[in-house]
Amino acid sequence: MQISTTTSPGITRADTVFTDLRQRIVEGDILTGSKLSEPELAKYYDISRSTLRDALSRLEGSGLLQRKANIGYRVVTLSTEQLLEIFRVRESLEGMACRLAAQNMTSKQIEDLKHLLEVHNQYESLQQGEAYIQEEGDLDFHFCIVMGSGNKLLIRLLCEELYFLVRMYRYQFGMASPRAKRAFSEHHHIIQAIEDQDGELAEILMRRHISASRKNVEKRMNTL
Amino acid sequence: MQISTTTSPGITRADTVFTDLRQRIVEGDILTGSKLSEPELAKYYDISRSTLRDALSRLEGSGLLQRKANIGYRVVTLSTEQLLEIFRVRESLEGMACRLAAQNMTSKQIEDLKHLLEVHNQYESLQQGEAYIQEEGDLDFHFCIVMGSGNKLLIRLLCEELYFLVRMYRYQFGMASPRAKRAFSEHHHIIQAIEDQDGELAEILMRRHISASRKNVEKRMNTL
DNA sequence: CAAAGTTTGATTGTCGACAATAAATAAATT
DNA sequence: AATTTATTTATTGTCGACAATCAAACTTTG
Repeated sequence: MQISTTTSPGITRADTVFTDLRQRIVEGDILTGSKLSEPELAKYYDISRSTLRDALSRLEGSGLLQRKANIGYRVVTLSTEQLLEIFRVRESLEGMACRLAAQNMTSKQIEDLKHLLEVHNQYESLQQGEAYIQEEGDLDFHFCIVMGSGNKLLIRLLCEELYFLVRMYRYQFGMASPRAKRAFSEHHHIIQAIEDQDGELAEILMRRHISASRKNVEKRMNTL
Repeated sequence: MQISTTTSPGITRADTVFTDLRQRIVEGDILTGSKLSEPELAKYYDISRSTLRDALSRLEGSGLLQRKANIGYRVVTLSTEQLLEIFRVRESLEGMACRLAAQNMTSKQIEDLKHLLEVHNQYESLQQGEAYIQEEGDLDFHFCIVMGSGNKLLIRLLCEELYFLVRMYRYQFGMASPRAKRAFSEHHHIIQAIEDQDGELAEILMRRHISASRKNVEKRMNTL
């Protein structure tokens, strides 16, 4: 694969490969648990191993790859237990983010969030089966709220690390959940609490929302 | 500076430099906000730029360095607002960790934790002025509890990222706090709750403990 | 035949050099 | 003289090659 040769300002080859690899890993194009061959990948992107390793090390920092000295990089393996760990951490962090969002979000940000929800609702109404878009839209919603919290650390931990892992799990385990309608309703209530600047309620609703998702996952685990 | 030339198994040169640089950054030997010159550092450690960059990219993943394309790495700058952000995130994550610890810690782990607290208490009794050790010991305490939670994600986020940032702040801003005696007492109560397997109380106490530390920081900020 | 040891092959770790970009200095123009 | 433009210098990005380590195939030995 040829990386775009047009010299974009401030965007390095390693940046491009990093983003592309991240997408391929998240979407399951590169399988979980599989080992990455540096010579092979470098040849694929037509770059040197140096710049490839630059991209790989950043993917490790994002939690998508694991590295062992003298052995190499592997895509992180997804255990159900680790997925539940992520949900529990999200419950804690996003509850906090939602409380902060209720205090800090501007009216314009809230309007954008409402608009996002409306678009997702239309999608869901139109094409009933496409839970795919709904699930991706769910993360968009959470993404906006975390951004609205204004807490840079939360933004880094959630938007730049955990959310990619969550998306990875969804692609891996399939994402057709029966929670679409209910999730939409929950999102609506959360926005209302944010608009009312009721941080306490916003936190509770968000925690409950994520907790319900976790239980939904647990239920489906047991049936397997 | 010469890196140890004895070929340790599974430990690469980049590993050694990574650990050493991390310590130098945390302890303020390399100033916050300062730019890192790759040629200079490579010469200092007597290694090539490639292995140095390997170490630097990992430090970026730890949140200690920031990188801009074509410009280079800088040590992260510490604003008081960001420090407070860390405390708020810790309050959330460590509260959760403490609740899990109350459910999961083995009796041996609890004994070790008690022993740790006893040692710290003796240090404090003996040398009154050495708040230095007390503060480092405080993080040891928190470290043990997070490890005892058994949640690998929490361990990664707290023990491998945030705690190094916290230590960095303490070195930077000085760490002589008047909370030594009170903190010891709070630690004692937290252990008791863990031993009683009272997760709910353990979480509340831990959150209160960290919240008090944060307020202590805020108070000292205002006096500056 | 099984298990230990050896050899071969491939992969990662490390290196130094060149190319592309940014920073600093010098020159030129208004 | 101040600002803009050119030129020079230094730093980062990228490359290919060699050394060290690991994995696998083969041989040897009990």
